[in-house]
Amino acid sequence: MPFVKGKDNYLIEFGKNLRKLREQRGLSQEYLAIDANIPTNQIGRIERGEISTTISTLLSISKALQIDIKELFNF
Amino acid sequence: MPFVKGKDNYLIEFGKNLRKLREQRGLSQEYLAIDANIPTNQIGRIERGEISTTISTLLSISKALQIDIKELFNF
DNA sequence: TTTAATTAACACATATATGTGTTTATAAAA
DNA sequence: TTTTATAAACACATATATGTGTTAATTAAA
Repeated sequence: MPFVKGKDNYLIEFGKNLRKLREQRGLSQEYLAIDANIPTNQIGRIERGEISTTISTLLSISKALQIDIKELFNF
Repeated sequence: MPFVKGKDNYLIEFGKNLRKLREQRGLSQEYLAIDANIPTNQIGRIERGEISTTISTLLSISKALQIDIKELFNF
């Protein structure tokens, strides 16, 4: 089953949740990206549901947000 | 920070947890793989912590195990 | 021990995520 | 309006995950 950009609803919802968590903390994509030590536009791609990111990236983001990685899937 | 095979403790622990969940259900890697519609050796690579798999793969696996994706991070 | 089932460990091509950079769009503030 | 901050939308090279296949090692069963 080929990956079709922008068609995976789960990734869309996941991205919305990440955005919500980030905005709740008043952080810009850039700030979070720096904190998580990943590129800024990577945060955008994830939040828009464009990519299916990896466990390692999720771990970096959750650490920067100071939450358990499970919270990223709590939606 | 480059990915170094077999060095990421989180991935090792994640893999152990997946293996535990799979074995608790009496499923072989092959059976789970077929159910999740992914290659058999992919399950092995994840369980050994060799790769940092993606959200999409995690979702397929959790559906096959009939658990919430959060459970995969419950360790 | 012998067989069967399961898992590990390879190789290799392909798809996708990552990383870096630039440009455009949007929105808020001055 | 003009500036500033933020996010989106590109392009492109590189790294890594995925998918397919084969063979070796391990484990369980007969």
